[in-house]
Amino acid sequence: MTSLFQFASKSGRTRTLLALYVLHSLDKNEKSGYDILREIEKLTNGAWVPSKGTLYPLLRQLETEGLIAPAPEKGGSRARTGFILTRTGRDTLKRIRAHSKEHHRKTDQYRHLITAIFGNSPSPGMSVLFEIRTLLNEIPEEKEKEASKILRRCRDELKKSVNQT
Amino acid sequence: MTSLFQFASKSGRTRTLLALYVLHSLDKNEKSGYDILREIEKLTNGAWVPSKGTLYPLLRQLETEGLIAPAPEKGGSRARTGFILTRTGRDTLKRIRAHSKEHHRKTDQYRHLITAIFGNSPSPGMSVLFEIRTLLNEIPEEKEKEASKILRRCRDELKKSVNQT
DNA sequence: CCGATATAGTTCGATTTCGAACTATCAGTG
DNA sequence: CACTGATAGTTCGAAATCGAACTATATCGG
Repeated sequence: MTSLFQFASKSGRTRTLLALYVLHSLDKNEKSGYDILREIEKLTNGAWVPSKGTLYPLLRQLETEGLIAPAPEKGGSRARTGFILTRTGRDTLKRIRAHSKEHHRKTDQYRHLITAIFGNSPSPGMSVLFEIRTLLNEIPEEKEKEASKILRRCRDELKKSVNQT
Repeated sequence: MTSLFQFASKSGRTRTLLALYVLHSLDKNEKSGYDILREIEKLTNGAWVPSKGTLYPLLRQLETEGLIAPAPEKGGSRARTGFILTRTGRDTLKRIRAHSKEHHRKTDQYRHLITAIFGNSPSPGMSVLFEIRTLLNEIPEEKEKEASKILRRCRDELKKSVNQT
């Protein structure tokens, strides 16, 4: 009755996560279906690779809806069709993005569910992270900036630690 | 090709989030379909209320698979069927839970995607925190100790910052 | 130019999910 | 006892997704 996996834009049909990502991705530059698959794979570290049997028909449908269009071919005949976002597509994307707060909330609730089922991550760092989260929730507003700074430094240190072999 | 919304248990069919939640929930106590709907609604603050047209057929299927069973009726004829988890159901749940780390990782990647599309969470600190969380889930095991140390230091700095008026 | 591998897209059956409309039962109130 | 609203479950058509098998084209090394 209230879907976790659909994304609404008040007074417009709901879109799936994949459709939404396609619009978002084509908003940046011209891309083929294959490009989009690889992009999602990379972005999610392989956690999600949508099925081609979902993506390609979706692209055709978005095209007939006028949200995306085949990019003007440059160079010889290719086995590849690049797409770009149309003005209508851009508008649709904007309307959905207007609800970002709501969708972030949904994502948090999704995580909530997963945590309820699987419990907190077993790794030792996670429990500390949980403490930090609690601290952050109770922080007075005037301290938020400083806290952000501390956290960013921590993030950078972690990154460095991961990258050094 | 790699689904975001299916949950695997090595050498067993994959289950959907809803199926998984049903097993998890019935593991705690006897419950009707309706109870489960209300429970999820409450847990997610209304962000997800699965469709009855999904839940009830699912319950029937889990029953024929022998993972859940109707609870022994106590009292007169009711318009309600309570279910309990069978031993087989408990085993299945355990096998899926064994992969908790992997599923936590998936959840992080999902958030990643949402963040890519919608931009960062409103609170500045929180978004950094989630970056850190993701980093932590991707960290190789031999680095975990070092990461823990970095995080503990970060926590202490935050505490100090909060306490000084 | 041949073969291998990466890129690019199609087709299809099976499964999930949604949402809406519909039926039925139960508890409380006048 | 009839009315009402909450509880509980059924049915069904439309859409989304998966995964696997299949075709075709580029590109590159030998």
